Amino acid sequence: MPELPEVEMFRRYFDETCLQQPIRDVQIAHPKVAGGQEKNLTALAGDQFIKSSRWGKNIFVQTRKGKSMFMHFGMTGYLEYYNSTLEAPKYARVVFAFNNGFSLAYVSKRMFGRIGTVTDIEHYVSDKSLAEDALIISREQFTNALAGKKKNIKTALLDQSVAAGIGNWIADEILYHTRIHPTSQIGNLNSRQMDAIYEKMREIMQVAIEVEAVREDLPLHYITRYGRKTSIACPNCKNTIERTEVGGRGTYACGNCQEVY
DNA sequence: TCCTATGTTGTCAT
DNA sequence: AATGACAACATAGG
Repeated sequence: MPELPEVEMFRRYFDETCLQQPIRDVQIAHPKVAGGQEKNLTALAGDQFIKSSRWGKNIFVQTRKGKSMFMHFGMTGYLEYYNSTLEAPKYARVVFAFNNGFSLAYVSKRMFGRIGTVTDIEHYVSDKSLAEDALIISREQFTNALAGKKKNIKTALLDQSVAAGIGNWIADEILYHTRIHPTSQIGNLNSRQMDAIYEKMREIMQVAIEVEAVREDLPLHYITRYGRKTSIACPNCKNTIERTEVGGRGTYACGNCQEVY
């Protein structure tokens, strides 16, 4: 599910609920999401989360004892803070119980997400070949990473080593607003178009965060706003938004407004 | 029943 | 070294 804006919401939610709370207990309901790190997670009992950060779709949390936890959410992950006397939410895979009587569930329905600890964030980031976060990366870093690639622009935008945090919906949204068809080859785009992609990427991320990543609250001219279950009209020309497959991902674009380069 | 899904990773072939 | 096609992961909803 989550792309950068939604993960940023998870991070803020985590900060509001879990920081500074002594951890009483850590339960692993399903070891799969811990990727062999069950002991590292249960060892967080007695510690406290003190500071969080985000890099692309990943959240990192420092603890008082100097540990670092990471969380990635896959397609169906989120966090839920709840009263410990209540039942854990469905698909809760790891549960942190705090001394204050509340618990945080790391929920992952399809178990594509991963949670664990890292010795240092830099190592994790280089291990995953993550580029700078999409809201931090400079125009030069971004366009340099794109330039020279021989793929279509949509596939490249989804590549986390180009900019960390762009997901399937935002890639489509960026290309929709720059009027570039997702199948366009990078080599056919000029520098003005590359700059436009960079600016739109930042703008869309910021707007999505402003509306707290609530899809229906996006501006009327955003195609992501309308979801993907029914046929939608292009907010610009009213033609039907086409659905195709690009790089193995469902892709939405306006064949009239977006040109193939 | 069949298809799809806001993600990532590994394999195999080019 | 890059790129692409595709499967795998696990579950629900249309």
